[in-house]
Amino acid sequence: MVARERLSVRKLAAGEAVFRQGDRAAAVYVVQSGRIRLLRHLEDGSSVSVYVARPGDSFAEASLWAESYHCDGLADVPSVITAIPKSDLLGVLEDNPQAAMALARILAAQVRISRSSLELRNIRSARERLLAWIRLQAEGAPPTVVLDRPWTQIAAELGLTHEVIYRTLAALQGEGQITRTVRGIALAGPPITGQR
Amino acid sequence: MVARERLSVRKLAAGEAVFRQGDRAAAVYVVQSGRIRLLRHLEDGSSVSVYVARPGDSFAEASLWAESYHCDGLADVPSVITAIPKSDLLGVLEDNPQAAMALARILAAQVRISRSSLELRNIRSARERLLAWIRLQAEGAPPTVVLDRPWTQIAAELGLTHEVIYRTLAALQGEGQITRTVRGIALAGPPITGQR
DNA sequence: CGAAACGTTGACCGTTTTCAATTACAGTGG
DNA sequence: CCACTGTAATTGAAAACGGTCAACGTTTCG
Repeated sequence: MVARERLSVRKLAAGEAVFRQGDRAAAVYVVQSGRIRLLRHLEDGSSVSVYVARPGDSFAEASLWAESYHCDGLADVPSVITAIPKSDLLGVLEDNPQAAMALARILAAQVRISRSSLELRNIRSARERLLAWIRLQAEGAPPTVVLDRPWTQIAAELGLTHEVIYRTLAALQGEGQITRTVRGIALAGPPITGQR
Repeated sequence: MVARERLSVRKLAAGEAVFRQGDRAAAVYVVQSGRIRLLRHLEDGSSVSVYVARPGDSFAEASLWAESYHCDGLADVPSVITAIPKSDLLGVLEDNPQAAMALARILAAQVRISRSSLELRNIRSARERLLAWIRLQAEGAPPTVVLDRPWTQIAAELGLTHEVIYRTLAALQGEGQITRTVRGIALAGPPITGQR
């Protein structure tokens, strides 16, 4: 592992930059709190948001292999991040095949997660999308989801407005598809019929 | 490296499958020529295009740690690919940190691609979404996109119907935001003014 | 040469977004 | 312990936008 004392913590005000497109790539970051937006600038002056890192997300991993950052990293809101110096991380990876493999594995998992979010987004109907999300999150019998953050946030992740979420939730409950509890929901839908 | 004789080459006709969702994961692939599209199927019969591998790109790396493929691999056009047996590759990665690093690098790139698709999907408006996509793809001055596949396919990747794409394209052109050429588009509009 | 797939455009319909208003809370400082 | 403030949860009504269906010209490719 990278020694604890090599990590540094940075606090950013809303609108402050972690780094700018073109800066020498020096570290990989992890968001502790707040929100960091990666922005790519075009020759004509316009810009596109390329990724939004939320608490727990890492960002600028690609800088490990790049000379300089290829986008801006801006704090949308007041944020706290941890910086892992690039050279330290590279050092560990180079003489520890286990570590490199572990990293590859983590990245592969991220690819899968990210792709499955994409899959969810491809479901047009709000109703089906929400249902699919619940099914993905649900665990146990009966399948239950424990909510650890406000619906309002989940709505955004699903690419829907919170209003639709509430409405849909109400509808699903009305149909008896789900049951809502204090901080969770349980699937009550028709079990998958017999064998074959 | 994996011994040359362990690699096998496969030629695929347009539309042919490299593997199907659920098949036992046996190899990682590299595209020599053509184009391979990874497609994930949903229960309702619809599907999402999850990644497009072009010459030089590898695909199905995640299968290294998975029992079976979680999506279809289809040749869009006649293609030639090399298959690297999973076990051989794992062997190399375990005692060659360089190789493991290289893999991590590739995966990091894929994470970036996937995240950026997700970011695109977060844009509600068809108009803004398409514009953002164009900006992402565009290169040079003036920023230009060269199309290598039908709009109909791009539409699906953007999560829009082709009709909307055509309409929006027409609208954007009418406003002078873009200029359409034979197999490409150029950004011509005034840049979006402010930051944030 | 003919069948598919692609490109394009119009009209209409339905779902989601938007805007708005209200209630329920959780945290905060007096 | 209680107003005070901001976020979350809800629900309604109307507008907007994208989906769907349809029809037709064009290009591609076997």
